[in-house]
Amino acid sequence: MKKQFELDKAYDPAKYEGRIYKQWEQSGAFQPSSNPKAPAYTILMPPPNANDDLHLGHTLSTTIEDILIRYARMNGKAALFLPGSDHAGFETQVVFERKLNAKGKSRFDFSREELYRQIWDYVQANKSSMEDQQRHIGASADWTRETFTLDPHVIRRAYETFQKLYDDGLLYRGQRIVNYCTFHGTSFSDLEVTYQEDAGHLWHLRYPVEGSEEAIEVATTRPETMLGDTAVAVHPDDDHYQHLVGRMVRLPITNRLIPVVADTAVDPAFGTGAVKVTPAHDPTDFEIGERHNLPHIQIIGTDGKITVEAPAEFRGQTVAAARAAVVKALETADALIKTEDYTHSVGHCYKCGTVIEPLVIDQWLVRMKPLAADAMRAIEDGQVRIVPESKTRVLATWLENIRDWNISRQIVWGIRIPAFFSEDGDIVIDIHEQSDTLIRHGKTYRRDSDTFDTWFSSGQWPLATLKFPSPDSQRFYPTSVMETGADIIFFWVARMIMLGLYVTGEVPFRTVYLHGLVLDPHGKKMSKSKGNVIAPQPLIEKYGADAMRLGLIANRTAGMNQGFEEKRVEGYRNFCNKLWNVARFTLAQLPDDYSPTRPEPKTPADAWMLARVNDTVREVTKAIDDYRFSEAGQLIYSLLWDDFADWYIEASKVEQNPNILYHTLSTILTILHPMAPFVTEAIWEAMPAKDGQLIAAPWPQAVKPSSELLRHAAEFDALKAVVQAVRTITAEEQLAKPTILTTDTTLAKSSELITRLARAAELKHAEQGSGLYLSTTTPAWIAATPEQVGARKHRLEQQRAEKQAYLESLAARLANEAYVKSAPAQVVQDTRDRREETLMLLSKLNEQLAALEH
RNA sequence: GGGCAAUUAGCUCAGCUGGUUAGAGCGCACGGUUCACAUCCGUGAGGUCACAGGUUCGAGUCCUGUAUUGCCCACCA
Repeated sequence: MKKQFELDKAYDPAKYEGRIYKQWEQSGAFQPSSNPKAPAYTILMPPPNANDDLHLGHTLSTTIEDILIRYARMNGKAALFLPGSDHAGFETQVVFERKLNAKGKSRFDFSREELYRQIWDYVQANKSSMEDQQRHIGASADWTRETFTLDPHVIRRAYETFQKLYDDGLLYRGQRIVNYCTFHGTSFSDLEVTYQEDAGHLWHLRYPVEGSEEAIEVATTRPETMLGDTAVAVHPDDDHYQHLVGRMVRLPITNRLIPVVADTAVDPAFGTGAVKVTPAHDPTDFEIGERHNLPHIQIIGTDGKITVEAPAEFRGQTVAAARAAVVKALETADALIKTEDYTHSVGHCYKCGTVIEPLVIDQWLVRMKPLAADAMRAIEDGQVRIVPESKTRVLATWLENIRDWNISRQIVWGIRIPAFFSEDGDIVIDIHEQSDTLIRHGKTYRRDSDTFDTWFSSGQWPLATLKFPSPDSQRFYPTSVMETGADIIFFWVARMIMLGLYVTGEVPFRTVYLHGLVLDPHGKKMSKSKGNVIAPQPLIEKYGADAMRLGLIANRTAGMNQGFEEKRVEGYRNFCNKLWNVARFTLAQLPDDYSPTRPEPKTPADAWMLARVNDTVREVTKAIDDYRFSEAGQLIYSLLWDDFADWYIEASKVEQNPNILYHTLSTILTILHPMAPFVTEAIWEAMPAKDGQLIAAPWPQAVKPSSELLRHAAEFDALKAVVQAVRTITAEEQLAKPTILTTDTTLAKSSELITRLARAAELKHAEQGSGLYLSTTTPAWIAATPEQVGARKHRLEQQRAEKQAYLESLAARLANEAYVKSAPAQVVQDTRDRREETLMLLSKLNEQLAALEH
């Protein structure tokens, strides 16, 4: 009885993917092997923000991670792919507030607890849909270890590191100027501010020098800040102002007296060479203020309005209104010299675009220099390898110029900072206290209302997910590969390295693989505001997860941004279907009670197929080891389609060898599995004599092929070329004059197979051949007209003559060396390994030449 | 202002340490009702590898310079 194959005519992904994923998960295949001898291989999923659907970037990221994990698993590693999701502090609060606004509410309508609870519920709902999407892609992640960035152990990790930084003196409470968004009501790190060129004005102001007829002219783009000026600064070497340093000027409008100070931060060549100094509202001025002990007068509040520190007439006004009012007042006071148009770069909130207000607030800051120094050493020592390598330098440069890190955020959604303040300014860190107040030594302390910058906790992701210190961290830390977007190298990768080293003394991962952005089809960055975001889910439904995975990694290299092409996904859908049909054919050929045995090549085609499979296994293995996924995919594509389907299966229609068919299909399924897990597993199930799941099958090993096999295989290469050549001959006159020019005897031996192949292709005149020429210098046969053959021969002879002339000239210099005399002849005779031979000879000649010259 | 990357076929891109005639997918042209597959089969056209020098027996690949594009960082009173 013929075995029944229930494979449909075309592969329908929807019919298999859900069931197969469930089957993998339930079988425990996603959990790392408990075999203590299996070396650990770990990838932590960069936790996607739990506030939105996944986009193509996530799909790419998860695909690459999953390829590496499946590959490692098949290579016998204890492979752990640990998934998670990110509460994404500020980002999520912004998304949520937008939803509130849509309902006509705002965050101020709720208490802190209520707001937190609502965001929590929203995130939980989103989180589970996001996990489903990761499953649809085929992520072979260990969901039993899934981590959310607000899990208790993640919070504990952040707290313990906070405490350690505090104890080590690396954390300080700083009156520091920070980037403040008055719309979102929080401060930002430098990385979260985007600068853009804005058209503005430059106002020239006159500050009269006290007790003199002189006045100093200063220029500013922000005249309203003059209300908070506490000095005028000039360069110490600037001759124009030497005599004024140390004197006082009278600030217009407020009539306060402020000093003239000398500071190198001033560029004497810019404008008048004198600047007004507002320490409370400008980063540079703040630093000048520190150096000269200038007071801070905060005239702009966190609400973006003028404070009580300013004269009464301006209080409560917005910055924009105050600017106009101050300019008017200056004019009245005859302190405005002139106004000119001026375009300059202004910091904006990366989220809402509001102009960033530099404000002095109490924040927690981390001293980064010592942490960065250790990280730099680790990178220099090669403890962390970055793919692509070029990003290593980018990272090192950033670390060199690192600035202290403001980790306080004035938002609700996040991890509360475990610091407590008393009325009189005492600080207590207590990472165990749950409540908002604390009593110590009879004093009452109130908890810091701020939360951590989300990167402070996610910067400890490797420690948090593996619950350092724990058996898991013992086994899986340092992790193997950190795969993430090139755009968050500073935000995340750098901080993980620094914090990982700081807490454990070891780098958190051995390799960083950075992928580029997935751009839209026109090469533009995808963004919600532009409305050019492509959702992965509909594409997965249309083409299948495997096609999606293959289509995304194809044509892509590490660190490079690249456009998304749906056509490519479609192409890989076709590829999956091709595989499916190759499997249908193969399985239909196998005898009823087939059980595979060692594949023995009987024909040149068999030998060739075995050699091709073996070569491809070796090349694919190397490509994945080198993180060249696109190339690995292309190699398998070509093996399946160009070699197996187009040649071997065609030849099989004449004469077949079930073992070779089976072996080839089985190997292709195995090496393709990391990239296209579903279709390969689905076919694997239909294969006779396969017990376990493909996900747990071992990775094939390439062997060194015997010379016997290679010679045998080369015959088929020649045959292929003949058939191909014959196919091209369609013109009647070419068929009328049949000749085969050949210098290769293998062809004659194999004429029988040529005839059979040709017949399979219904090329009845093939046995006569026609206008063919076999080059002895290359394995390629070419069909050509006599003119083309002639031209070709001429070219080859020229090339040979050139090479020979060179070698003869070399040899002539070594005329008395016997070996060298015979060398040129050898070179031209050997046509197969010309390159190796030539190189070898050249190096020998060079050695001898060097020896003679001494 | 500083740094990084890119420039290869009509389009999107590969091309690892320099080495036979520079590749793929898509698109295009021509021809196919081959019983695994029209999500298919066969054939073909199309490239002075941005430009100019240099190193080498040999350069898409290494070096120098130029041009164009993109990204990142810093500063701007």
